[in-house]
Amino acid sequence: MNAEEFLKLENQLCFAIYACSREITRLYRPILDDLELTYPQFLTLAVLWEHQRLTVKEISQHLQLDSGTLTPMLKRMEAMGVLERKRASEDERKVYIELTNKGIHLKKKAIQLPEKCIPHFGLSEHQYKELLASMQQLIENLQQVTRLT
Amino acid sequence: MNAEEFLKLENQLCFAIYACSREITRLYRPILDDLELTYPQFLTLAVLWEHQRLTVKEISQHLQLDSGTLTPMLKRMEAMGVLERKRASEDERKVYIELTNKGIHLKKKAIQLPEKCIPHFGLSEHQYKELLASMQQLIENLQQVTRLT
DNA sequence: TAAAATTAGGTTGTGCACAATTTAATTTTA
DNA sequence: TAAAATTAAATTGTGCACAACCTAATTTTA
Repeated sequence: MNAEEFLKLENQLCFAIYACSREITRLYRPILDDLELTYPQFLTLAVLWEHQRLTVKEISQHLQLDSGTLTPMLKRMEAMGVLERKRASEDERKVYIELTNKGIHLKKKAIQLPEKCIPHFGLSEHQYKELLASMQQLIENLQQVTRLT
Repeated sequence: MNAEEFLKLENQLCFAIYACSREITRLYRPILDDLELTYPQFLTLAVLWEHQRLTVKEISQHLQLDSGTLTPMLKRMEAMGVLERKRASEDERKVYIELTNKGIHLKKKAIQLPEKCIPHFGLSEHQYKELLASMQQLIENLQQVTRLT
């Protein structure tokens, strides 16, 4: 396949990934609406369900989002009462993010998200894991290029 | 894998796809900057390089973007001089989008995008096609759920 | 240890992405 | 054929996503 062919939409892996990402979000939306969360907010909670307390920087590393995206989103989530932002006393530059009880308990409801949605992917568990591994490998390959300091 | 496991970020195919999409855009950005295009603008041109003249609705179907996204973007692209918006005379509701010479000629430069970037994916042509097919199949499966009128 | 460099988070501005609504044109149907 | 329904595009408003820049705290190093 030559470069000209790669310009066609149907041959662009990048477009398929971009379109797929939005399509999954569309599938998730009714349940996210029920949780009163956006998808990036859900991801933020997912990180915090695993790690309890993280700095903004650490969340930024997990989600690959910068402070320009995170700061306003975390403020909105604080206003919603799902988490708290606490300036670290040992290093005044850092801000710790901690879940409130409301944020912790959202996990129970959030379990519906994978439960109800993943079956619609139409993939066997094996196919799911294969595809997940391929995507993670691709991310790693890309980061080697984009993250060269 | 149970629903609880699926909530972990590392097991979420959706997160991998979302992160990968942004990572590829990051890889493309230096070349897109050179073309003075954003990624969605590049996609719009890619559709028009294949189809010459399309209505907003048709572009919307190719890219799965609604008029709320397309209308302002197409206006910006018109202001940049890469395309023209023409109200159809046979049906005044429709707006045709046509490339200008500038828009047509951008294709030559744009060939660098796949040429320079796809090698960084670190995939063989076979792997590229496999992954592309998997993503397209997944999109189709998802659309059967999200597009039920 | 004072100046320089680095780091963490915040701010500002632009451009999607999408829901909800509006407007005007066209098609359907009673 | 007039009213109702549908369609195409535009508009409004919210929330990311990210570049560029700023501020203050901490670390490095001369």
